[in-house]
Amino acid sequence: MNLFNSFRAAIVEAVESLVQAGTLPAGLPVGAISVEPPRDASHGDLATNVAMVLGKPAKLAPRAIAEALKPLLAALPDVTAVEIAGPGFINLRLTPAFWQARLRDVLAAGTAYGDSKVGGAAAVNVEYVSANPTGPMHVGHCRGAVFGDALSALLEKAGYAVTREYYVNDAGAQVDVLARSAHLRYREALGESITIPEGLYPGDYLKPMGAAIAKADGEKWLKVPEGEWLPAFRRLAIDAMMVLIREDLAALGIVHQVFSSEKALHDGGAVTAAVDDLASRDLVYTGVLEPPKGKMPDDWEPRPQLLFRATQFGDDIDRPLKKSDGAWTYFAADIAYHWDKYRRGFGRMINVLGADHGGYVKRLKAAVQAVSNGAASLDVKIIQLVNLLDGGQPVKMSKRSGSFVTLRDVVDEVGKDVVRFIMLTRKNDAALDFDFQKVREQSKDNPVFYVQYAHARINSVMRKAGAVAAESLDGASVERLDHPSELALIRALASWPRLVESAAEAHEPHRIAFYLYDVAAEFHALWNLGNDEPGLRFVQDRDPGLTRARLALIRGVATVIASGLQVLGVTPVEEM
RNA sequence: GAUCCCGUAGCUCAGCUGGAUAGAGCAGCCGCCUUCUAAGCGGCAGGUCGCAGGUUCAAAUCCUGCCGGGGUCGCCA
Repeated sequence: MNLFNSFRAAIVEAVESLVQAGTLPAGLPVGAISVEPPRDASHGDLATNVAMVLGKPAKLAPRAIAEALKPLLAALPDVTAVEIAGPGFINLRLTPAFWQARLRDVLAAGTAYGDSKVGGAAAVNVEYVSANPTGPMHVGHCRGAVFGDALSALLEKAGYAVTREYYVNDAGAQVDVLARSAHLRYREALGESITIPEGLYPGDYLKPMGAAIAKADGEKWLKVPEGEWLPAFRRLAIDAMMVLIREDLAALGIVHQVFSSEKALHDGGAVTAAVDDLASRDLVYTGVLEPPKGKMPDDWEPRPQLLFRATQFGDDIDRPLKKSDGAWTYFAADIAYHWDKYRRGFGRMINVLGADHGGYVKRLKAAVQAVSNGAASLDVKIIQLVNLLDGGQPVKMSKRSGSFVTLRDVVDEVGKDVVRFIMLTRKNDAALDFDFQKVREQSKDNPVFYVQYAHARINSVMRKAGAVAAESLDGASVERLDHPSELALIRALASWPRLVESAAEAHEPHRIAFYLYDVAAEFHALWNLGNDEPGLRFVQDRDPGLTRARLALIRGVATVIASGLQVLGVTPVEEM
């Protein structure tokens, strides 16, 4: 439990004892009581809204409640002062010893500091990337990949049992396009000169695949009709693409535990089973849809078709399950996919999707509601676009010619750590600028380097301190860390567990990047105090005890930074 | 037309699921290297939180309606 929640529990207890004493009426709602760090540090260490929240239900003035609580809160361990402020805030001040003890917590836990049990080991499925296996990954996929991976790590840190999953769209027309494109490259590898017709994939990445098949199978697929080679090329091409994609992901440090196949859902009867299941609960019917609004498709004609009652679950229209040729729609397979996830034991699902899937969210949520009878939850995180820039100028990409900026290009250019960190410096639903020039810069403009620099600087001090740092810091006299800036830094470290919990609950890994930046800034500030006042430098040659205490402090900073970077999947650097 | 996202300092963005006097970084101005890494730090200046209502003890935050910018709309995947 984070320290704010511990105090919250103590405050709720105090309220209950006032109820016992008859000062407050029984049956008060305590759910809205919060304990937070005050925005303004001069207000103290903790602030609670308890008196204001209870004012109305208790039919008492907030300040009167606050006055009644004051002696009880003042008697709590570690509390040095209780102040009532503004409309009824209660501000608590804590002893330096309390904060110094938190530093010991950090050192004792190491990078496990911040690990939480709020998740209760609940199973969460995070589906991310799920790029169509028709080519290498490009930068557009990158942000979602990093986001999903960091979110997974964050949820794990918060105590959830996370499964990282990739949904492979290996069914449908695009796979035929891929297979035909691959066959063309195969013919090319056997000496034919080819032209790539409109509608097939022109990218060079298919050349090695064609060559490999030519080498393995010779002219086996050259003279037979398409009906014979197509199934084989479908499988070969998908497999090869998935190898490529896994390599791309590995370059970013991303490994999925589960790859689910759309085709397998069809072949294994899951689609039929899922739709039957819905039909048995009257969630499927045959009806006629209104024509789509906006731009009217040329070939629209109203006709009866199999529909899912998505409107019962908040969607705008009911959604088709079968195409005119009798095949299942993509959405039907998606229903089956989530039906399958639920049956695999996932009561919590998170889908990380690209910006172009915004219109898909309602029907997905409807599907999850339907297949789980309302028991499962789905959160869909839409990842907005990344604008690739170089010195403020847009980087040109042409998807048609097959020459787009690949994920691998970017990782090779600036490195995995930079890509990952930058991708998390904006919340997922806002667009993000990725400027190569800025990202290569080693300055404060570049948040990655700023945070890394703090970590490296700490290591530099440790090296400088030599023998003192070599000894264990466990027994350091942390009570000597009594400067306001030192205590402020400890407070920042001590808020890490709370941040982990709130970021995990909100599914917002970007908060970690911002937090680390703040911690780094606070450390750099303390460092510079030592420039003006030599007595505040970490290493004090004439006072090994004080040196050890301060080294303990900055080791704590390095530990929390490392702990946060670990969640983001970024390697802390020791030296710069 | 429907739907989703965005609108906060000149620029790029945070704002801890409703709290107190709205915060950073760039850019501008003024300072700090005989120093544990100046790859850094301190200070000044900069705001009708798009607009208008509503809910609340309390709204940048929640609700409604507008105004701007962007995405999406299909029997595609």
